[in-house]
Amino acid sequence: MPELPEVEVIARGLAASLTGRRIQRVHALWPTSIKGTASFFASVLEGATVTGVRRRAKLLLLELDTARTLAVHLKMTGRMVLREPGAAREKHDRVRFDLEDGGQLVFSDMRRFGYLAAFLADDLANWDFYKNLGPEPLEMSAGEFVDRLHERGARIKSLLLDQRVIAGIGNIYADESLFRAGIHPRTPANTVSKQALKGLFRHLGAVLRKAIQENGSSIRDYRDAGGNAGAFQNAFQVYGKSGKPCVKCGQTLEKTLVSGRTSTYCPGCQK
DNA sequence: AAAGTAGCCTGGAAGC
DNA sequence: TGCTTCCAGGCTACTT
Repeated sequence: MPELPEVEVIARGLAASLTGRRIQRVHALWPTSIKGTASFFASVLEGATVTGVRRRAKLLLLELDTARTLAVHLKMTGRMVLREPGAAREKHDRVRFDLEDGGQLVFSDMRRFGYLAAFLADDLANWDFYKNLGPEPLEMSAGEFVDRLHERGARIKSLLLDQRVIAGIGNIYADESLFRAGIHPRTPANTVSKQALKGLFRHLGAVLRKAIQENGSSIRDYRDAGGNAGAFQNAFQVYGKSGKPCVKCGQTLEKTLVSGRTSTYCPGCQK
């Protein structure tokens, strides 16, 4: 379940290993993993050279020469992996890129929630999903964060998960930052003091930065571009720990549903 | 404006 | 053992 830190780690890895390499041929092994037609996709990408790789929200963006972009959403189980020349096709491979130097870049996705989309020139900026993304939590100010939340009547966790409000946060980092800030996930945002919102912003940034430093979190499927697991899952304080004692007060952690997502929290520390 | 739900998917775990 | 059910969860679409 790659969220901001995991996608960031993957982007950095791919930037190092893929920049300067040229895509020779595209194989749409599972065409529905591609947005739009497979022929358009191939026509945009074949012959393109990777000039850089970056992240926006949970999107992986491979920047190509002559203003082309490959956007990848990994969703739950997607991976972008580099393989040696001649490597055999694996069960969940969905799209394969044969590189001019013989290597392979493969999009693998067991559950097929993820997708790839190719864009020409300004089309990326005009894509509704992209256009509507909120600011990056690691690039915005505390004041901006407070402004975007403090008048909203929705539950604080729903807003953290809403990519139009803030980009890149998923269930793990929402729960972990709310716990660290001592805020119950169901709290309406407009009932949280500005001071407490600032605290949440600080904890959110700290958790995200730490997770990037630890190579992300590996629950089930996440692997970085080199196939390595992350380590931040060892630092979880609430995510997946319902029934266990709170690290701060010892009370038993509970779970509840907030906007359809399982949310783990401490009834003692998060009022 | 906010919340609820179904749908998209597979496989591992838990329950019977 | 073998079956069924549940759960994970980002995002869209639709209804209340």
